[in-house]
Amino acid sequence: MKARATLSSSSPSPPAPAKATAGSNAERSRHHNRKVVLGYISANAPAGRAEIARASGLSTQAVSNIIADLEADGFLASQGRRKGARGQPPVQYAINPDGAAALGFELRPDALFVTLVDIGGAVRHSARIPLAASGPAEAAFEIMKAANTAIAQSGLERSRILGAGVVMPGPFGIELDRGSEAELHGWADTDPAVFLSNALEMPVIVENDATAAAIAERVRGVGAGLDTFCFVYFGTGLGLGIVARGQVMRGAFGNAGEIGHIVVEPGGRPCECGQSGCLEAYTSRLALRRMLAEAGVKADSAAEIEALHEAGAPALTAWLDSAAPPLSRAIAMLENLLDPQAVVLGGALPDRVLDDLIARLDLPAASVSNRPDRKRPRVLRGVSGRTTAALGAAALVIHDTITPSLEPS
Amino acid sequence: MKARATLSSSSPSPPAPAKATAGSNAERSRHHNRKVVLGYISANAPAGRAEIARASGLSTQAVSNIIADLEADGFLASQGRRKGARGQPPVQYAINPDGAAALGFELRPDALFVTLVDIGGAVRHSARIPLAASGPAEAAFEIMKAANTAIAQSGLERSRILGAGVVMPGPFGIELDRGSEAELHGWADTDPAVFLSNALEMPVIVENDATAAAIAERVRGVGAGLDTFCFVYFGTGLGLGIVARGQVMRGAFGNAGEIGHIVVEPGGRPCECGQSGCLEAYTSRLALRRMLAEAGVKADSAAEIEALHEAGAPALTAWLDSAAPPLSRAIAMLENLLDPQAVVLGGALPDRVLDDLIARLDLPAASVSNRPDRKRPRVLRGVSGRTTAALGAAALVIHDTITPSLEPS
DNA sequence: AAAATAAACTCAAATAAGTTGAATTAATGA
DNA sequence: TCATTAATTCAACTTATTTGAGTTTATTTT
Repeated sequence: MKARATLSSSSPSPPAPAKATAGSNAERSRHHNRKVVLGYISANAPAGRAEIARASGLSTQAVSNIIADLEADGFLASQGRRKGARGQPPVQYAINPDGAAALGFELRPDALFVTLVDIGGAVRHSARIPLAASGPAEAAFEIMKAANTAIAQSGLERSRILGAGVVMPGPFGIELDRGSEAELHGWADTDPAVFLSNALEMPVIVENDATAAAIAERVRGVGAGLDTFCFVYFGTGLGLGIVARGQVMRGAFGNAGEIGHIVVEPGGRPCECGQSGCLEAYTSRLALRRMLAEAGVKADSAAEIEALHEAGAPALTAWLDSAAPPLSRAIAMLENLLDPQAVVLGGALPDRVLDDLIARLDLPAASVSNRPDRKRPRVLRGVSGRTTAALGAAALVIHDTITPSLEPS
Repeated sequence: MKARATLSSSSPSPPAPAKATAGSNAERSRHHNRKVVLGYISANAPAGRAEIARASGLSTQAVSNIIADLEADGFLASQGRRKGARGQPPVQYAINPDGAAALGFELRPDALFVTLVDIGGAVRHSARIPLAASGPAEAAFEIMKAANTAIAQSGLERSRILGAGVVMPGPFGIELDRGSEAELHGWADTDPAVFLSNALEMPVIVENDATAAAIAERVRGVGAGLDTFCFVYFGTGLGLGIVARGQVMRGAFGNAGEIGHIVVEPGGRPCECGQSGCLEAYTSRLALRRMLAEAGVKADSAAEIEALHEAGAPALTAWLDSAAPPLSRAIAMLENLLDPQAVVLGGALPDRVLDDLIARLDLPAASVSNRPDRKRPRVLRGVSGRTTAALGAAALVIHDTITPSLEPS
């Protein structure tokens, strides 16, 4: 669901143009190699030219040229020479956080979240803007205003903004009528990426919350060292972001990751989607809210939930107990199907509640994921908190400029 | 789990070499572009130079050079000019089936299956060789003998063999002790890809049965037009091959696709793996065999099962009825998680039994996969039959030479 | 029937990257 | 101090694609 909005009007020839994978040439190789170098330094800073050359298979000369380029563009900063070993000490380079940044937006019916994240992964600006209306015109107006504020406050030049990521409620391209209460109205006939790209005059990537959250963790969180992992996102419902070999998995129609409506308890609790025993009916904020309401407790905001947890409220504990087993099954399933390095939990639940939920998980010992050489836990908690989605939106843009695609060409 | 066996002995430097994505240069661009052109023609034959240039973004001149190359190498054959339109009629090209081929092996404890598939997707040779022993030495000997026979019978020159794919029981790198009855002994300390590559003196790819089957369908079956799909493979247990954007998904440790042991019926039938309600306990040949045995029927071979099905044996019908609901849930889950274009069923069950099983599936209407614009059924039956795995092994090699990786570089 | 148009294709020179191999620089260790 | 090791740079080279002009072959229009 990404779009580098360019309004190319290809001739409408009838015999379906049948796109192929793009061919490569010197210029595209250049882009790729710059990403390779940036990505390596991002993951292994500080690093010297020779080291990068060895890791990438490029000649030291090529790396040298690329680094000179990237340094001139402000993406890299020299860190001096590392001494101690034999031979000429390598000049070490690291990402220059002031070199570039990206905007991230989370658009909801009632509010707009804005973030500005630099290529070092640091959050330079973050704000919440209440919205009266969330149609394309109003949203675009607020987004443009928020972008200007964010850029001004960050002290960065506008030319240093790589682009914007936008998270908005999906799924797109298909009507599911799953009683979605968080829908955006007025966007039916608008391609958000193209529309917002024209408004902001910069590249725009539109993505769902769970995937954005996953990338947020990868760029600046527990996912830093992870190449292949899943992010289970507690939003209104439950979402899943899948990253495999550093690439986002979107599925054939951009709707991959609908983990909320997989059946974990056949014949179990009825779900709004018409099925019974959906994971979302047990393990989601909706389910939590329902259980609290049944117990006569009213709590919706994260702060209220955190307070309940602090106080050891029985209704919350009961929810944790009922949410953990279905989630355990779902995670075991993810491990079996996707063989990830880890599964990350995060989103709009307080960290401590998530930690508590993770502690209650019971994952099968006989699993492809229970490797003897594991270094990190099978399940991790995300560290970006409630702004994960907006952060992730920005992170997506950064990820895009830093992460090369799989193979060379 | 693929390995272009090259015995490079990198210096064992302590500070972990930290591999990066490979950089690109002119030569790698060349490889990539040849794959792009081959892949396009393979999917859209016959095609002309200009058409390929438009689809790939390459200049017509570049395409022209590449096609000249590929034709000289024997990979392409001209199909004459297509008339009827305005302008100079384009010279059409198609894959030349005699240009190259790949060997495929399925190694089991008791037998070795061999196939030779050409780049057109046609099976040129196929055989089953009983094995007395399946250790590395014995297997390598039989594989080399079988390779020679296959190549000789195909009438192709040895230089036209691109490589070999090998399917052997996994999972690798981890001991699961799931009561696997189909294990291979003596391979614990051997890297099969390197070992067999040295023996055969050609590149060798080792893969699991389900993934191989998926690629078989993609290269020469119902998966022809599919880029993102899943293959549920009935082997001894139950396997899953995942293809996303034309790339095989192997997971972080090469063990993705363990669909047999996801829990579809919590608290249900006990499984050898220690869990209860695993999909494999219901929907697999093991489960079928068990149900037949309980009914006093003994049938193991595909022919026997087909006969039972033909006769409408109650025990078989009972199995179908018990296998379909768990499988439906599993497929719905795959659809929700991976949003594939289709899910393909295949492997070591007779086609008619698979068709019958598919007919009994009950998939939720409210699904991201139930798109209004669907052209093909959500679930398809594979067409490669019982030799799928060995075919797929060969297909993997062909897929590798024909399918470029995602983005240019 | 001739001219105009359209499209595919080829030729030759230009270009833009990465590669190669020799030379240079700057540290450690004997 | 001198040999060794390793990073880096310089300048010439290589490779594959692009560019732009020109050619071929068909259809459509006049």
